[in-house]
Amino acid sequence: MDTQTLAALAEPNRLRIVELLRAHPYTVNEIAARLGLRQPQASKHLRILSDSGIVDAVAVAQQRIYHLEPKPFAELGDWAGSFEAVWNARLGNLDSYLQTNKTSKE
Amino acid sequence: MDTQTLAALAEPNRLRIVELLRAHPYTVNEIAARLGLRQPQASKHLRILSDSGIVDAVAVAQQRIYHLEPKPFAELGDWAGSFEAVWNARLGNLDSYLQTNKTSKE
DNA sequence: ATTATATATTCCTTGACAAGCATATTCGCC
DNA sequence: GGCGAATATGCTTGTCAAGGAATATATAAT
Repeated sequence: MDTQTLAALAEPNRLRIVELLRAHPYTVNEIAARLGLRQPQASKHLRILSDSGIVDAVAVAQQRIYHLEPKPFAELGDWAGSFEAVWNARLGNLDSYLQTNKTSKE
Repeated sequence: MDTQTLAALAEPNRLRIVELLRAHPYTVNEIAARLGLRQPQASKHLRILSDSGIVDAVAVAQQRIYHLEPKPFAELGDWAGSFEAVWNARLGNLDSYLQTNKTSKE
């Protein structure tokens, strides 16, 4: 997992943008209006989301219609899902860990 | 999705801690040593991971053995997975969006 | 009790980042 | 070509978070 994607999503207003775009694509002004942001901040947040591949834009006239990109979400889902294996592999693993390190100090 | 979890994971060293703990639980000093961190920063990062529920500790003597907690990863996975529905629902949705807003200005 | 070990907390400094505001850029339209 | 609408960028400022070093707390051992 890369921290860039996580950092992009970790900012509250950006996360709100993502949740908004889940409905369907929106222009910058619409996003700004709906979320109560000023246009420049909306653009800046979209820039960051765009840089991390979470979002992309289609230009129509002088408007830019932003939409979500599947890949980052798939990667995030895969990564989070990969931890399922951890819980399975570790039933009473703490005990074995304690056992192992009780004598040896490696 | 809450930004606290995302922010906790967005920090590089904390993400490294998470990846390390995937193998099995570790004490603070072990984490610090393996990742080349100083003990205080390790403790601080673990505090933040702990506050967001990503990690928890079992006290054994004066050691604290940290391990991953399933819930945040499950939530993250569910959230990321919930976007699958978006791609399905939106085949050529951009077109319909353009169509809709071509005349109406709401 | 004293000392040693493991971990947590505090204070300080510094760097990153978001908001606010002004301005630049891009493109359609007349 | 100039004008207006939509979007992007630059600059400044305030805030917050991370690293460093010292220190506090807890627990064990002697």
